[in-house]
Amino acid sequence: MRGRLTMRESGRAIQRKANGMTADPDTTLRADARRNRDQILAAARSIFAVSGPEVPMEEIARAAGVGVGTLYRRFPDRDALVRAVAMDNFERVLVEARAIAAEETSSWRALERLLRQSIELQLSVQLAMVSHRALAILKHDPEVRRLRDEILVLMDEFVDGAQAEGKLRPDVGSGDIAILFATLLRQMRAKSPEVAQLAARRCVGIMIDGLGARPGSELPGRPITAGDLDPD
Amino acid sequence: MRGRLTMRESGRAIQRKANGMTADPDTTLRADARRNRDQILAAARSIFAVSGPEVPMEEIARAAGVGVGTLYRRFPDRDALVRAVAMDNFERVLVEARAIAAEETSSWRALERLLRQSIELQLSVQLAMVSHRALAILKHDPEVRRLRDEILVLMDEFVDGAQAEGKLRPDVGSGDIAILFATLLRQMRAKSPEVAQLAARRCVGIMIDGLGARPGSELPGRPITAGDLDPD
Amino acid sequence: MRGRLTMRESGRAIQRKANGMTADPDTTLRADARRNRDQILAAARSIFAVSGPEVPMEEIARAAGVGVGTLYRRFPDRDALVRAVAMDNFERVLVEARAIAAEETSSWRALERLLRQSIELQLSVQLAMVSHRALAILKHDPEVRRLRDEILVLMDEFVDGAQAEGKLRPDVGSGDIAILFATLLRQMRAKSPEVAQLAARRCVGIMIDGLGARPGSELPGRPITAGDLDPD
Amino acid sequence: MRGRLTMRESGRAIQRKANGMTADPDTTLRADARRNRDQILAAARSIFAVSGPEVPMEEIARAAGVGVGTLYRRFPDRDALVRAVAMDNFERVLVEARAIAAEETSSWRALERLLRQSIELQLSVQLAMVSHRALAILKHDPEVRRLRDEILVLMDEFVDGAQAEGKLRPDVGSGDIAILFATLLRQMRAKSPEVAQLAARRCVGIMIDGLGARPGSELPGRPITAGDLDPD
DNA sequence: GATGAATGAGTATTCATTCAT
DNA sequence: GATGAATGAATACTCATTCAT
Repeated sequence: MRGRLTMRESGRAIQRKANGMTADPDTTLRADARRNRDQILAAARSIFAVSGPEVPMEEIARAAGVGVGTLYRRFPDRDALVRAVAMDNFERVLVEARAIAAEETSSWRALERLLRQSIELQLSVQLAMVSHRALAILKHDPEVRRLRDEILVLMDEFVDGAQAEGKLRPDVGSGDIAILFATLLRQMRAKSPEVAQLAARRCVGIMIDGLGARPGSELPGRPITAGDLDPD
Repeated sequence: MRGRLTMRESGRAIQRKANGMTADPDTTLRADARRNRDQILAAARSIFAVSGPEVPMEEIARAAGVGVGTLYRRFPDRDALVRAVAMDNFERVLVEARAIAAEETSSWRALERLLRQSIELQLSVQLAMVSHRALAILKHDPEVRRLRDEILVLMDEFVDGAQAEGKLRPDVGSGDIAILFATLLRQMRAKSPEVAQLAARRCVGIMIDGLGARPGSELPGRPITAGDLDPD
Repeated sequence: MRGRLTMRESGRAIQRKANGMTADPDTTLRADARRNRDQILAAARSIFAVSGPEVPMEEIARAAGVGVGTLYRRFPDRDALVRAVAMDNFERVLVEARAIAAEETSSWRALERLLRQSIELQLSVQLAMVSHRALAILKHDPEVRRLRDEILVLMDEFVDGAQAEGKLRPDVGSGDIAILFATLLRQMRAKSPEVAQLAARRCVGIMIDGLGARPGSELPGRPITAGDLDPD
Repeated sequence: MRGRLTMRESGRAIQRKANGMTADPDTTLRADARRNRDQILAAARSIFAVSGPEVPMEEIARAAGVGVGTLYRRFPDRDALVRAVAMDNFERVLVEARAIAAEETSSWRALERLLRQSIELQLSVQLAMVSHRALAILKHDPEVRRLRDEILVLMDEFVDGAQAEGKLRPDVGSGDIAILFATLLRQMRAKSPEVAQLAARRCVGIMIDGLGARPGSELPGRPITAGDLDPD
C-alpha cells in the first residue's frame, strides 16, 4: 500500500481480456520467453508459499534462474506477479469446478467434492495470499474478479441444487460457502506438513457435516450471498 | 557501535513470569510511562488489525501520540511489540476461557461459548498475526507458548467432557478444535464489517453443528491432539 | 536562595583562572554534587579508556551510578565531559613534570624521567583521546591549550638543559620530544595488558637511546619546535 | 570476453585467495562495477584519513560519486568497507617489504628502509584505523591476519639478519619493531601537513638510532616477539 | 532479449539532549 | 537537585525499479 504504484498496467489491461484463460501470455511469447515466464511463475508460487508475497524480487528471480531484469520484463512490478500467481490458481479452481459440474449429477455431491478437492489443490499456494498486501492487490483487479465471479456462479448452482435436493441446510447461501471455502484455503500450521494436510481434510469434513441439512439447528442472521462478497 | 546491550533487561526478566499475567510492565513503570505503554499497545493492536504487523513503527508511534523514541524505549524492536500484542490477546482468551469454565457445568456448552465468544473477542486482532513475520516471531517465544499451552489444557478438558456428555462427536481431538478455532480467528473479508461479523458468527455456527455428535459421519485419519500442534 | 547563584558557564569562567588547577568545580559545589562530579569523571575516564569517547552518555551515567540528568547538569554536553577528562590528565602530567623539575638537577635525567613516568601515568587514559572527535574538541579549547603550553615550557627547559649538558642530541627540539611523547601515549595493543605495559616501557627506552647524543647520526629537516605544534 | 563468465559469488569465493593479493574483486567485476569499487575505496581511504572510520556511509558514497545503494552492493556493511581499506594498505606494505627484501643484501639496511618508506606510504591511511571500531573489526579478520603474518615473517628475517650483522641491538625482537612501526603509523598531528611529514620522518630517524646496536644500554623486560602480538 | 549494476526512497533503530516528576 | 521518560534528528541498511552493457 505504502509505496509504489506503477500506472503502466492499466494501459495494457485494455488489450487483454480475450478468452476465459489469460490470453496474452499464452500466445504472444517466443518459446524461450515463455519458458522464462513459466519458471518465474513456478518460482514465485513456491516462494510465496513458504515466505509470503513480500520476498525481495531478486530472490524470486534467483530461484527462477533468471536476472531481475528478465523478471521485470515479464511482470512490470510485484503486483503484476502476485496477480499472475493468483490468477493461475483461480483458474485451476475453476477448471476443477467445471469438471465436477460436468461429472456429478447430485449438486450436493458436487459441492462436497469441490470443497474437498479444492483444498488439496490450493493448500500450498493460497497461503501466499494471506497478506494485506496481496489482498489489496487482488481486490480491485478486474480479471481476478471475473474469474471469481465465474466460480461463484457455479457455486450458486451447486448451492441451489443441493438445497433443492434437501441435502444442504436451507439457511446458508453461496456466500457462506465461499467464505468457509476461502477461510479453509488458508493454510494451517502444524507440527508437520502431514498433520497440516490431515487437519485441512478434517476441517472440511466437519464443515461439510455442519452444512448438511439438519432440522432444529439455526444460524444467526441471514444467508450470506455472493453479492455480499463484492469488494469495496 | 551498533549493538550495545543494556544489561537491565536481564534483571527484569527474572522477576517476570511470577504469575499468569505479564508481571513486569504492570508494576515497575512510572505512571506516565505506563500510560504511554498502554497507548502504544492499543495503537499497535488496531493498526495491526487493519494493516498487518509490518506497518512503519513511526505510524504506530504517531497513532499512539508518542515519539518513535518512546515506542522503542518501551519495546526494543518490532518483534517485541508484536509479541506484546499477541500476549495481550492470548491472555484475554485465557481469561475468557477460565470464566466460562467457572460458570458452565456442561462441557459442551462451555466449548460452544468459548468458540462463539472468542471469535468476537479476537476478530480484529488475530488478523494481525496472519503474517509470516508474526508467526516466526511468536513460534519460539516461551511466554507465548506457555499461555497457549494453558489455553490448550482448558480446551482439552472441554473436549473430553463434551465427548463424555455425548454432545461432541467422538472422532475429534482438542487439536482439531484448536485448528478450527485458529482458522476462524483469521478475519474474513467481506463487503462490510457487518457482513464480516455475520459471516464469522455463521461460520462458527456451522462448525459447531459440524462438531455435534452425529452417528454415521466419519472424519478421515485420526483425531488431532494438542501435541500435534507444537511448533518445531 | 537557589536564585542567587544563577551564573552560566561563561560567567563562571571569568572568576576561574585563579591557580593552575581548574578552580571552579573544586570550590563551588556542594559536597554531594562534588561527589557526583568525581564519580562521573572517574567513570568517563575508565569507559573512555576501554571504548573510546563516543560511548552513549547513558552508559557513562550508569557506570557512575547516576541518572543522565545528573550527568548533564554537571557537564552540559559530551564535549564538556571529554574536555574535563582531558584537563584532568594534562594536569596530572603537569604536576608530575613540576615535581621532577624540582627534584632533578640534571635536565637529561629530568627529561628521561618525565618520559618514562608519564607513559605509565597516561597509558589507560590518553587512549581515549585518540579519536577525531576528541581531538577536534580539544584542539580549540583555551584551557586545554594553556595547560599544554605550560607543559611545553617545562619541556623546553629540559631540552635546552639536556643539550647544554651534552646528553641530548642537539638536532632535536622540544617539539620532537612532544611528538614522540604524544605518540607513545597512545596505547599499544598486544596479547595481554602485561605485554602492552612492557612494550610501552621498551618503546620509551628505545626512544631515549635514540635521543641520546650520538655524533655521526643526523635527522632530516630541522628541529621541530613547540611552536610547530600549535593547532590550526 | 570477461563479460561472459557471470558466475555467482559462491563460485568466485573458491578462486579467491589463490595468490597473495586479493584476487576476487580484481578479476570478476564488470568494467563499470570495477571502476565504482575503486572509486569507493579511494574515497573511503581519504575520508577515513580525515574524519575516521565512522563517517556516514552516505558521505563516502557521495565522495565516490555513487549512490549509497552502490556502496552497499559492493561492501555489505561498514565493516566490510573498513576491512577492504585496511587490506589494501597491508598489501602495499607487504609489496614494499618484499621489494626491499629482494633488493637489499644487508638486513639492517632492509629494516631501515622498510621503516622509513612504510611510514610515508601509510601516513594518510592508517590513521583511519586508530579507532576502537576499526580495531575491533580487523582483529578477528582472517585475511587481515594472514597479511599481517606475512609481514611479520619478513620482519622477523630482517631482525634476525640485522642482529647477526651486529647492526641491530640484540635485546629487541620483531615484536618490538612491529609495535614501534605500528605506533608510528598513527598519524601525527601538527600545525601543518608539512610539519607532520617532517615529524614522522624524524621520529623514525630517532627510533632507528635508538635501535642501532649500542653496548651499555639495556631495555627492561624481555624482547617482544611476533607471537606476543596475536590478538585474543 | 537477458543481465546484473546503479539508484534512492523508505524504514528501523540509536542516542544526545530536554523536561516533567 | 536527582531521576529517568520523551523526543526527534541522524544514520545504517534494504529493496523496488530503471538502465547501461
